Amino acid sequence: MSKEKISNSVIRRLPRYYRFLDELISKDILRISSGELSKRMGFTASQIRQDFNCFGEFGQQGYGYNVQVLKNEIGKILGLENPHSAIIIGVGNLGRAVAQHISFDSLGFNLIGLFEKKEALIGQIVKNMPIRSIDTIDEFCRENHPEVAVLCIPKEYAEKICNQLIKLGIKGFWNFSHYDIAISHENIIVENMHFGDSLMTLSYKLNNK
Amino acid sequence: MSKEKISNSVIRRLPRYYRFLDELISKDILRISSGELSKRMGFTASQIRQDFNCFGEFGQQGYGYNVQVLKNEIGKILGLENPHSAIIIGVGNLGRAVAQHISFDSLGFNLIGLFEKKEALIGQIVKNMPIRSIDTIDEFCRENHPEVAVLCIPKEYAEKICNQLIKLGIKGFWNFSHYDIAISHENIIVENMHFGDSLMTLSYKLNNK
DNA sequence: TAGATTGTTAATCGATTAACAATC
DNA sequence: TAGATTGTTAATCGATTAACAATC
Repeated sequence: MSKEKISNSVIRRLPRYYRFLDELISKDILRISSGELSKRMGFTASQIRQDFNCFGEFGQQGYGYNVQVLKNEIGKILGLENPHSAIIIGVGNLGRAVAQHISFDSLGFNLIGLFEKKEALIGQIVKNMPIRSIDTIDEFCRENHPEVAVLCIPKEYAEKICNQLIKLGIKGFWNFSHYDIAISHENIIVENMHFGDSLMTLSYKLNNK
Repeated sequence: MSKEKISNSVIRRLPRYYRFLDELISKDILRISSGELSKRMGFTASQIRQDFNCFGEFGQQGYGYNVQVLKNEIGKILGLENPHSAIIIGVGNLGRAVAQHISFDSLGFNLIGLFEKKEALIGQIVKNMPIRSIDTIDEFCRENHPEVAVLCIPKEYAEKICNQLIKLGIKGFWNFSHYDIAISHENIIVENMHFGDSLMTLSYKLNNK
């Protein structure tokens, strides 16, 4: 968008920079060089400079980078200050933990609804919001136009709900289910959180140090 | 290990193959070609064959791959059948959801303990196990030698606990905290589940379709 | 056998690293 | 000014894709 197509590898590093710069700020560090960042973050200085220069010139020769400025710039690149509205589908253990544990606000999102199938949970208050019946999702979407759905439901329900949500105008998914959305829907944006994949990877690494 | 050093990109794809093959089995599909896998999974056929051939020759010319055999082989590569013992540190919303939601057994792990600081939670039963006081961790580790710790605690506690656990013989971390373990400890294996990073990435993608 | 599909080598593409002139 | 460090180009490295002979 900004200039050329930004590679996926770069994009994946942006949140780490952002997080790290935030830490530096809390330690009252005002400036940092790519060399110092390299030492502390484990990327090469070259790579760090390349990454930043995809988006503009944020540094100053002989000085380095102003931490606050750099953090703000990366925040802007990530789009954190124009938040997207999100709803959670499935408020079991996982959905509830996500709702309560994640600070959507500071990560570029605005959590506006919780939906659940199980009767017993409907009406409960989580994060100052009532858990709504999944049966009311059509109406809710038509009124509130959420952009993103956080999928915290088992795989067997995921496909159907996905299709329904896409018809209702959902543009992106934060996918905790084991259903692979991306393959069936080209234009929809999906970010997967596959716990199982991560755990299997850990298993592999433990066996092959 | 097997032959050469396997690249990280390959390793990351292994769980997806494993998961997908498992689905095929549940659909009673007995054989599949790399071409067909390609269509369904979105990798190229070439890449799929390259990936498998890092570990051996699992296919048969003119036939393709036997789904069950292939799944078993990948399971073996991932090390799923010699499970590693794991403990969860922090049984708040997130730790509890992980304990209840993840089937450690089928992913190469054996969950043997839950630890928590907050008095009120200690003694509660989750997944047929009592939540133990974090103060008893030394004793527990000396007796049971867990290999892996699942870190479900806030960043501010993570560093201290990490160092303690490493001294107690923990070899790997499944890290849900925002503390970056890898940098400070060279020989320890870390698999990160950074929710925030993932969500920021989603934000970026939504803004830059 | 003929057709299909693998295993594997070679070609291409992209990402990372190195180097250095520009400049604060 | 001298030293430091960026921005950027060129070199290297690695991963993906294409091609095809081997073979079931």
